Amino acid sequence: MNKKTYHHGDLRNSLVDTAITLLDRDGIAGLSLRAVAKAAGVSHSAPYRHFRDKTALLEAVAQKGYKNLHDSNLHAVAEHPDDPVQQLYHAGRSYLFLVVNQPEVAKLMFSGVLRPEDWGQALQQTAQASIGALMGIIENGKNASIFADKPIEDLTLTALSTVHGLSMALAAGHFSDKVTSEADIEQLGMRVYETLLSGLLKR
Amino acid sequence: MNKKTYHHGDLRNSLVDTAITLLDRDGIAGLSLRAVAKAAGVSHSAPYRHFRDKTALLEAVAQKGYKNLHDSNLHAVAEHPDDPVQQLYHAGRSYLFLVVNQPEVAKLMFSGVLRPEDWGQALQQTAQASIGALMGIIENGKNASIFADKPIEDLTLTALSTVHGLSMALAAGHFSDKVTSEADIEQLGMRVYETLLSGLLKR
DNA sequence: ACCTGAACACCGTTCAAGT
DNA sequence: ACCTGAACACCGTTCAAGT
Repeated sequence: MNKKTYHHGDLRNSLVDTAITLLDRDGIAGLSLRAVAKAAGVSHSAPYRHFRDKTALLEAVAQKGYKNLHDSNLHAVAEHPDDPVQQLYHAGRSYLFLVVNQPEVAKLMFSGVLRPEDWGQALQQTAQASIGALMGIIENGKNASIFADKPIEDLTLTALSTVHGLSMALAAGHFSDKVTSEADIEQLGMRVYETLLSGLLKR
Repeated sequence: MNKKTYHHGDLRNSLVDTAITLLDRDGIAGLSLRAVAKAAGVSHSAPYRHFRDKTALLEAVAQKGYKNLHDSNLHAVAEHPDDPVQQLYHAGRSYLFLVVNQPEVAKLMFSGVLRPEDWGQALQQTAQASIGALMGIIENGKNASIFADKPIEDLTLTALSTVHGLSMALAAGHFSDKVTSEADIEQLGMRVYETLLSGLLKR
């Protein structure tokens, strides 16, 4: 909480939080480990007591993001019991806003700057859990005969790709001309979700 | 072609090509301008005669990627006249394989490491053109009464998000457990495309 | 156990100087 | 007009030394 904590006790967490702040201000390209250390009030070599290298710190940031995402997914399910369509919408909505609110963290999580095959076990598990939650939602929908009669994998992959693609495109700033406010994003999300549900082809 | 060309004449293009090679070998994080210069056979300050800074070189790489993408889109349309469903499939397929074959270039194009609001005019135009081609395909489909009776923007955005999301997730290595061969990717693309066309909900 | 400061090899960028 | 090489301020990482 206060400066005393930084110098003994919780430097690890402090470094992660500082990294997130600097990341969302300067972007992934502008983030240096030395700057994080300085902002956290320690020497440039102090972080090496807590993280193997710069990548390990970035992985810790990504993991925090995945944990938030997973919590949101669980929340979406709990808030709308027995309504897979609403569950999926709110899970997607959380995803969208997480990505839009912390685009640099999102890039770290999804853009492969950190290569998934090199991820530590903790990160891999947390990431897998959030995908698992989405799959659970769709499974519910299939069991309730709401979703199409296709392999769960196909439905999940398509839903995931759409949400992911829309979010990343927004986070990367590709629609910054069309979208500015949070209300815009909400609207965009709803329209895309509806199109995803009913399909591109005439019904 | 040969070393003589490097030292006078076409250093600019040579640097772009060298950058692409090193990029796909070392990743965006491992690429240094000095290494590109060295690999191209010039001093580390020579690139500055042709590019304002490192970002400008990376933009040139991204632009080449967008041009390839746009060419693929045009090709997809030309090869399947009067068949928007096939046009869209092949456009998506090209997108998918471009991203999978040159994942690092793709990240440069789409992941927002270069922020679109800072892009030079040439890059912005080339990028816009490839989206325009996709929109044209869907417009064709609407006119032919094949696609759903929704705003073109909704259909385009949904299709684009799905293709983009699937491609980026693959490029980032998020499905490297499920997918290995090119045939796998082709299959995956077909299944997702079919789900996108018909929607998640029962018909 | 945790942190510091010097050191090393690297980087992006600039600029006087060479051809 | 195009390229070089020294120079500067920065970076990630290591390691002996301090508390």
